[in-house]
Amino acid sequence: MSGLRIKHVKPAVVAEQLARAEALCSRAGARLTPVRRLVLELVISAGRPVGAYDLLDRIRERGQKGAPPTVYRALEFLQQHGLVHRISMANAFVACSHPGDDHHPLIFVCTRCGNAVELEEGQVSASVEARAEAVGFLVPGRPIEIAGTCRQCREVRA
Amino acid sequence: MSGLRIKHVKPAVVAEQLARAEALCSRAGARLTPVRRLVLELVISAGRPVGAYDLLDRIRERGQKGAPPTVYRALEFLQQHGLVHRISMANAFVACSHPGDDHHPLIFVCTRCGNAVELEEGQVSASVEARAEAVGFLVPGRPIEIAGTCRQCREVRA
DNA sequence: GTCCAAAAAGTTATAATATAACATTTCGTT
DNA sequence: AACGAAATGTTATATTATAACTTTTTGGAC
Repeated sequence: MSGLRIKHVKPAVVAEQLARAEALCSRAGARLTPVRRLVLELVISAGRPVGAYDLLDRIRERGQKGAPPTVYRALEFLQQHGLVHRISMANAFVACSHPGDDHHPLIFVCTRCGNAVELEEGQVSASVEARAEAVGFLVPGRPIEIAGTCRQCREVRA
Repeated sequence: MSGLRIKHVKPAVVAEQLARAEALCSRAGARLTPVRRLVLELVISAGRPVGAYDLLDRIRERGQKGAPPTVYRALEFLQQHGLVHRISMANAFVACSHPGDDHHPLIFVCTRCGNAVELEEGQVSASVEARAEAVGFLVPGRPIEIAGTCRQCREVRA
């Protein structure tokens, strides 16, 4: 899970997303503390799903202390506040692209390069919920992960 | 991940599913060797998602030798032949309920009890594929995992 | 301001999941 | 029987995640 190509996310974009996160947390009465903010910044900057231990490395590169619980706790907080999604298929975490919206995200994950694209979604969730009901399940608005291959990876192989 | 309530799957049902698996493998020219068959039997018997190390324990309970690779290799084979699904959300494996059908399964996973229900599906997959195409993704017919709560767990809490 | 309780973060250790790498055995074919 | 390929055995280790406990920080009561 090392050696990720970092998609260079522009500092201005990162700053904007962080500001948005600050606002959301503030409104929710949640504390976006320095560690949490740092982890969020790193996830946003990555521009793609990153593993917890990659984040830990980056924290240390910045001269900050850190241990696994540091990262996992921050990630848990960020997930609870809808700022980060966990992609269980990849044991990785990615910044939510529509934080604050009460949404039903669909996350396409490329099984070759690991990149992910998040889509705000209604149609799929609606039919999923209908099917769920039929078997007695109640589904919260959690992100749905879809494995696939992105165009770029398909073209490279072709 | 220990202390699972084993859903008592009837021996006759297990035998039937194993026979079906034999037939499928035979037709595909794949070898359902003793280890693979044993692992499949254990997964089927569990009647619910089980972890690799749980399977390993059960193998040993039967007096067979085994190490993690034994189980993971068998599971990989079984997945490739559509006999078992991996539920990444739970780091667990479950027997496919419609093996052989070229299908697009939807797997509802209860986040409280860990049970799962698999649904043969067309509607959802179709809309997922449409959305995928829009962002350049090509999705194979892989199972889609949906987190939720089953009726029983909801009633217990209520 | 100071004291307190609660929340967060630090710290150490370890659990749980998964794979790498290489040796050995088994299987089907010749 | 002899060979090569596939499968399995074996040992070690990588990777991901959490438990348990201590210390620090924070926000509010007084």
